[in-house]
Amino acid sequence: MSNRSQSSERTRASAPAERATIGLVAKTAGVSRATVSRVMNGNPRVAPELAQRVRLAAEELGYAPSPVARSLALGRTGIIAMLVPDLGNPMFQGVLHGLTDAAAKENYRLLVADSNENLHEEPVLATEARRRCDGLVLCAPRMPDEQLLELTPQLEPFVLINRELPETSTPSLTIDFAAGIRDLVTHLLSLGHRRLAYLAGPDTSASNRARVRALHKAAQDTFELVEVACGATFADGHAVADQLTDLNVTAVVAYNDLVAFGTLSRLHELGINVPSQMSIVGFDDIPFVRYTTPPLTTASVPMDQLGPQAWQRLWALMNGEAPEKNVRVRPRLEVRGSTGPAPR
Amino acid sequence: MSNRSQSSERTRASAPAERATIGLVAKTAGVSRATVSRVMNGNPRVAPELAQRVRLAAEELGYAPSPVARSLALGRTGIIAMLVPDLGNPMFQGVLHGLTDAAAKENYRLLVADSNENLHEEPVLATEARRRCDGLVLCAPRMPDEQLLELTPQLEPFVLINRELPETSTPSLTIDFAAGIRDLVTHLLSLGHRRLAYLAGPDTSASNRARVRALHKAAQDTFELVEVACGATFADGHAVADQLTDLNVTAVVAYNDLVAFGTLSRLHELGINVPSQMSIVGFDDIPFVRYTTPPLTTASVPMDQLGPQAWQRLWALMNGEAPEKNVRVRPRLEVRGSTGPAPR
DNA sequence: CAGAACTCTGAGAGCGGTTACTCATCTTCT
DNA sequence: AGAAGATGAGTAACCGCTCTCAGAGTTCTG
Repeated sequence: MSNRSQSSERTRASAPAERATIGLVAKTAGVSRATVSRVMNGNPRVAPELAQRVRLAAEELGYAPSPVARSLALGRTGIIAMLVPDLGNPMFQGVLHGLTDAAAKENYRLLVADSNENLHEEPVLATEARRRCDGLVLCAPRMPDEQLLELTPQLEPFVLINRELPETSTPSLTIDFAAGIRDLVTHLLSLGHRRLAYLAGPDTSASNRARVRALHKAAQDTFELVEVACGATFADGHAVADQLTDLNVTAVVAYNDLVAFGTLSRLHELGINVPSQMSIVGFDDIPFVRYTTPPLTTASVPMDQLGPQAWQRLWALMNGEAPEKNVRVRPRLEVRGSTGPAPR
Repeated sequence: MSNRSQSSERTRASAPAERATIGLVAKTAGVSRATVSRVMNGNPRVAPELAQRVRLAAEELGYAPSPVARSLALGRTGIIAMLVPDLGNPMFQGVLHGLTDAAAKENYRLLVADSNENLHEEPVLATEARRRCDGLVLCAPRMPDEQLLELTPQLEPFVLINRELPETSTPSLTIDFAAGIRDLVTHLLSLGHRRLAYLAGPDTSASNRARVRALHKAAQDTFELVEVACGATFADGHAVADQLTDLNVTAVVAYNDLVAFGTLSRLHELGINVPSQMSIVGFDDIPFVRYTTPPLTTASVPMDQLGPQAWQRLWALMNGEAPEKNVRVRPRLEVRGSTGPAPR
């Protein structure tokens, strides 16, 4: 009653077809709701003749069970969600894709929520998304540990991507940034570079900190390191390139591929040849950097592994099993055309 | 009862915290469930002292209302969904972003479903997504008209992006591909090009057909047109470029920016200079094509307008009002470095 | 042929909320 | 002081579906 009035008011002009409910189908077919439910769920212990009648009625009324009601009754939704900080970053597409496919095999669907890098909204968004489904894959590299820790009970079961949460058993899939950086640096050193610039990402970002740490460690009297504040986007990389000319460096390590690409573009505009005058490396190996001019040398993160891995763990959690242990994927050095011997 | 057994079985080992329900909060606070509900919804007609007690109990139990139950009772979810064929295409990011923001103003959240170009799954995915929320923004350029028409009753209220559906009143936001193509062609003609190749997109795609039509119409004894089957991705564009050398064309119109970018890359590898030996244009103006080498001349689609427009219409539909009339946004010619005078 | 063992189907109790109604209790006005 | 009006909280129905349980009808057994 309560809702009837509201819903009919709400749908005064729209909602051409008041949706059929299980009750209506039952009445139409002359059976009980239980039977309709059984038929709709493929329960085989229904007399074929009855089942047929129900199917007919359902068809005729255009009936389809309400997922919301179903979720409430079942206590599960058949959905998992993934929260990403920025859909614009192609990095996530690989994960999303893998996750969608892996989940699909178990008849789960994936919904994506994008926090648009809105730090403030992230906790709310995560909690809300989580409660509407059965599990969450969370990628929130900027959220402070304490906050995440506090949220943990509301988010479970969930899996972290790209960060770890100390003191908890939350499964997490991380990337070995340090190893990636080491490989890149080793590569550059072997080409004779001795003074490098690092185009730093957002300093709230855990992954940026990891890179910085690895760089400083590698630098240790092997080479000189100049850190330049930059950001995480094309535009950031593009804008920062002008500063590079004064730094007297021969190679640039960018926070990620997006930045590297922006920088590459600007260097080209400035008439600085890559790689003969300046080498540049990115990180991630997002899909199109193999097509840049020149193609970008980068640390290739096997994104396609992350999706299935995340699903496997989430699935375990949702079934009350112990998830496999955390993995830290190791990027593979992908040498392309943007790096070359240091100019004399 | 029914579920209790199932749910406790399911969560045997996980689910550390059985979620508090409204009933538990009510008992703890010594009030009725109705009162708890009122407090949680900020109903002011509750005695402050009682309200406080309820809030305390809720806090203590870590209670948060179940969105699923709430949705069922209210008959609305506070969510809209958008279905995209391929999240990997940056085209959609603009729409998504605008939609998220517009919806947020009315306290609605956006969830994204990605069909991964899986034509087969699309109808199911769309229907399912739709039924879990209050409205849908659908971008399914490849779905046949008949199928979409058939789905219409189940999807309402919804808004179409990038296509129209004849014979219905479904609001749709489209892009004037013909105008975009005309502008691009005019630009190329003014540079002296007389023999163009078109790198065709998927031929199931409505937008590809629109482009082809516009091209043929423009061609009319003004220039020669060679149509080459290609696709919609970087890789497609990259792969097709080798064929171009034999075609004796001086300019290339790509299905979209992704293809153009792939082609550009391959041409560079082949040592064919753009634009002095070959001009190339894309379509969409996705974020990074201004950073390619050379930057891509393209038809810039104002994606940021689509999100808010879509929301406005969806909102109207959801409230039983008549949505504003359809709009067809007109791309703006964005001349950059990838086009130049036709070589002699 | 009675009773056991099955099969089907329907009744009804949830799932976790919301809200129309009802009923005290407290004001306020005549 | 007594009646009408407010106000605040509780009761119970309902959202649409699932599932246990029990009863009716069948088929087997001995």
